[in-house]
Amino acid sequence: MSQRKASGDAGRATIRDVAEQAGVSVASVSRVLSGNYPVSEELRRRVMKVVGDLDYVTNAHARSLAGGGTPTVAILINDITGAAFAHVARGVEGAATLRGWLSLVGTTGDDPERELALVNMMRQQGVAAVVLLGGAYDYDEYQLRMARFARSLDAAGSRLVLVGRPPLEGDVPATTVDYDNEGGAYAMASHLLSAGHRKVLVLPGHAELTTAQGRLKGARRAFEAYGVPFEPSMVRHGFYDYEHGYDAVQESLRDGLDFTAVLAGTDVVAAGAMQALRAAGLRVPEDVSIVGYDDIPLASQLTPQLTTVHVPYEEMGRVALRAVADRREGGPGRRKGDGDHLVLGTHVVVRNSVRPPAPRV
Amino acid sequence: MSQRKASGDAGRATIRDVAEQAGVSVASVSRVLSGNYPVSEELRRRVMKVVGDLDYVTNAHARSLAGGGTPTVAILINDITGAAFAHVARGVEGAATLRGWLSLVGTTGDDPERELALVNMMRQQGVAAVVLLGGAYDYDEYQLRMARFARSLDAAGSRLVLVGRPPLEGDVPATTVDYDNEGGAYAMASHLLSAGHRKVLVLPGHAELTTAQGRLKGARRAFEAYGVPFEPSMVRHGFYDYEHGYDAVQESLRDGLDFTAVLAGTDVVAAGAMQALRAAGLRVPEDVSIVGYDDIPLASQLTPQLTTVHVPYEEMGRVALRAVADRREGGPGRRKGDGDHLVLGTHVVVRNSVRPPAPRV
DNA sequence: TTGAAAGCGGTACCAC
DNA sequence: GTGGTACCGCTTTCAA
Repeated sequence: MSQRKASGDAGRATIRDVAEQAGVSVASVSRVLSGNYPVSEELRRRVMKVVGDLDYVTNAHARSLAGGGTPTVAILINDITGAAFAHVARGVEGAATLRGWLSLVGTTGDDPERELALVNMMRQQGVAAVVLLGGAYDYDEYQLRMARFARSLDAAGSRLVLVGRPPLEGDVPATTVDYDNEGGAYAMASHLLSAGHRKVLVLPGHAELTTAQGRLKGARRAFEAYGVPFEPSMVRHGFYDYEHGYDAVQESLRDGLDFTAVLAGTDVVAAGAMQALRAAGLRVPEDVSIVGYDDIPLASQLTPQLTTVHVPYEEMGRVALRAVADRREGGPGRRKGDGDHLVLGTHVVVRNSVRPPAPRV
Repeated sequence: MSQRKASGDAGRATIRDVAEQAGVSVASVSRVLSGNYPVSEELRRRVMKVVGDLDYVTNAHARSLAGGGTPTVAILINDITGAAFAHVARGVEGAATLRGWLSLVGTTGDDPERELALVNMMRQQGVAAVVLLGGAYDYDEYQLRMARFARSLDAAGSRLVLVGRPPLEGDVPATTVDYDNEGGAYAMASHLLSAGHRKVLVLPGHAELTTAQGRLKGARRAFEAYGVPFEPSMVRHGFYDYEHGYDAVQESLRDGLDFTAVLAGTDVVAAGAMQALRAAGLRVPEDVSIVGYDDIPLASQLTPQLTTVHVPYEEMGRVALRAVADRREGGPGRRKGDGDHLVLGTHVVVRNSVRPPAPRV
């Protein structure tokens, strides 16, 4: 019996096993496998034969320790079941795969502790980039926290990428991929206003959430542009979920609020709102118009199909990955700050959930 | 100038940097950090201080090479944007995180090539388990392919886990976490039949897909139990997506098919069917009843809310992870084959999309 | 309790 | 073109 594991033994075969069985040196095996070095056809054949027989794959850990290694991108997300973020993740993952990169996914569940733990875990993995997805709560410490992440990652040769939230202030080593959130809201609200709506219930989302802030701001600007007073009493904050949409409409109705349209912060909120309207015997869009935001598949699957703001989520994911990949390739001509803040456009998708308000009787 | 990087230099700090700056040996640093070995309070303090100053994290690759290392589970999925699978992924990820495991996610896009590449990539990473999510296409080579994956992974000390598909035949080293697919379909169809429906349009999904096969089989059994003839002409196959639901209903209507209910293969298909019915001026459930399968959030967000079969997706994910974790802990008392095939229950969730058929005029 | 040193599985530089 | 070998950063005996 040999001291080292014989073929068929437990544990993975190593490059040494392959070398031995092929009667060549480990260096040669390495060369054949990396393919970035000239080797004789004969040697290649011999090695590949054994690789096949042993079903050998190189140890990624050893490889990255020694220098090489597959770049990996980590995607950190609050909740993996969110449709919008799922699309960003798909964009990142797709682009990563295309380049032979690997992707890790971690969910934070809105817990700062877990977020920190995950960032550190990713740092341990030596990932090329950490992508943080989704709007952020704009607390005071937020900027500091992110700046710390950014520097920490940067020091380890990694890159922090913020997707779907505003860029960090000051000279922080991070990349931001954003979309025209406020502009989309402005356009969406304008659409409603130009259809003649004047009394609209606004459900922008949580007041502390950056995305909600932007959407609210855009809406307000549109109202100003149309010379329509913006009633604070017509604004209801809450989570970006179905329940919030439902509850907000139900309560507004109960409170006797007078509105002919609902401007929802997300498509899911719009879905909830729609359900509540129906439950109250109101028709959409005959009695009340509704618009959403995000343009996730749900929007076109509702009845009536939802008029909403299209956000290029998947594209954002791809762009984010391309940004870090490019910077990593680090071609000449890159200057500090180049492509550190990318913002994609949004646009209104008109479907069937808006009608001019019914004439007042 | 020292030869090694001074603090603040590029690249991550290493355990040696920490040791040096703390004036202790690397072994001591390692001990302090792993915490699984007695060290003096003084030493711990010194080390932790420097760790903080340098913002040091251990190199996960080096660690796993040397023996330790965080167990990692890889989740391979067709399309990350599918709601059902997202829930499984969440279950796996959550349970993994709970145990300090890491999770990798890869998407195959239904491409066997990519699937193979990913499995190998995960093997390189030395993952503890590879979880394959979702129904599979039941081609001839499928069993062989999976068996090969299973053995390959097994030889590398990893485990193949199949979630949401039938177990592999023969003595293959894999774990399967399944749900009572056929039973759910049986119950769902029975619900329709007992409400008086006799002419039902069945949209089970792709004929080659294992989940579709099970659902169709369950439905057929229910029809037999009720002594109702099962008309092949009332079955339309297709993808598990909204479009298929829409098109199938639209075509059936156009073909003059006579039905009072739709038994959809998934909630998403049901949503499409519902939309098509409406577009044709039919009311749900007054004119036509509809039921789905999966019980994803969409089901309760549709109007009317969808009666459907609840599948414990998230639970399946948790169970899958627990299964591999347990086997890894490998307590005594485990016997070969123990817990290699787990099947969870399903049940009908009654909501508002079913009514007895309208009396024939 | 702490330190020295032998690996873990590859890569890549240096000879031949 | 191919082989020998010094690392990569960490864990874990083995001694002291």
